Amino acid sequence: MVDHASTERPVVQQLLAANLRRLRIARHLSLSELARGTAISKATLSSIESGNSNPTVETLDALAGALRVGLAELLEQPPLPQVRVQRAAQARRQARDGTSTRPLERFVASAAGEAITLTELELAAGDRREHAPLPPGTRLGLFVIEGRLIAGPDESSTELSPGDYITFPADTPYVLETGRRPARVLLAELTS
Amino acid sequence: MVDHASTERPVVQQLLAANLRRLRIARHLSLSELARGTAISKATLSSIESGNSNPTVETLDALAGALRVGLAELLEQPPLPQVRVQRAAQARRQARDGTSTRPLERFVASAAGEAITLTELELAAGDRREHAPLPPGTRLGLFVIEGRLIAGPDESSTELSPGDYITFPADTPYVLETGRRPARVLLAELTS
DNA sequence: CGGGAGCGTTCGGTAAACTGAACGGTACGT
DNA sequence: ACGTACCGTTCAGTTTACCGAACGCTCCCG
Repeated sequence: MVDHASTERPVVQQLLAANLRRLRIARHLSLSELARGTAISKATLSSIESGNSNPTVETLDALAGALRVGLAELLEQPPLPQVRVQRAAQARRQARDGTSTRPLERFVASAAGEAITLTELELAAGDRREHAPLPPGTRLGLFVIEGRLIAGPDESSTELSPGDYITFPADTPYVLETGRRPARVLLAELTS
Repeated sequence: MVDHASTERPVVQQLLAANLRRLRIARHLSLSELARGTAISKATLSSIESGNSNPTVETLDALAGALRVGLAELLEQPPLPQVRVQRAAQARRQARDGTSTRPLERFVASAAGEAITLTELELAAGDRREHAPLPPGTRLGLFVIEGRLIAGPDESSTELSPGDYITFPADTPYVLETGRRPARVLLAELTS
């Protein structure tokens, strides 16, 4: 037997539960606040988020409205964040005048309030940090200079070695974790 | 007062009702057949289609599964069918060797079972025909040679004069209607 | 002209979605 | 330490979504 407690809830409810929690957290809303904003009781919301309820269209619609998303965002599998890894071994280096340059990412900063921020981070050994989501549209780029490191969106985090570069959307929770040794990384924050 | 019978049903339910009916009809399913295929009672389906019910996610999911669509197709406003009209007055004609050619539509018939069929139709005067949906992906093109004519998807039908050309998706119900005089049209059926 | 088969709608009864209130747990200011 | 304020969960009661069965209807075949 797998579980004796509940009677095996359908997939769509699990999906809804995960989506709801994710969207709510991303908006810094407590379950109680959301309840107030939607005229849905805390009890119902709690039940839905735990995957133990089978809400009606009306409830779903109220939720989608309060979270400012379409109904599809609540009910369908969110597309996996596009993660692209460029390994150090496969890097194209350009040596010139005694210096070696390596192109990583180019962002065209056109009309609107787009911005690029570069920061060098020194991370202590054995450190794991869950980071809160950044504003929608924000991406992060990480270049590992020294040490090892696990980084990426919560479910898609990847182990990185010196020279590796990873970029991922940072408007969902993400993690930065070091191993036995400290790490130095170059961090690029790309605000759209 | 607006209506004394029922207590003003929410928009999303009306939308669902319309979508469900449209999708069911397009698949040539009776309400009873759909009930059999989904393990949902006729009563419930009837209630939903009339906009008087507030179904649960589980019910919606079963429906979407049986109709082979995503949940979004059930719950969200369907995009208006893309209708493009090229008026006779604005037509680009190519005269050559005494004959005038006018490019209307070019379909690349590549790999799969794509096909193009051209038919000349003679329509009697004062004739209105509701046509059943053709297989999914099928489009129709109509070139009016002589007479006037109202044609297009049910909600987007347009009045056409000689020389006008219209093309629209024909996997939803569409109409062909003539006025006081008979009409000659060139019909192109584009099966994807 | 029956009558049988299909349709979509209407009607009580039951299971369950939703509610409001109470609960235990954590964080913070006095 | 204690009270306060908030969090998310749990529980009994009410509302209602869903079901099965009956209904009226149209169509078609004997």
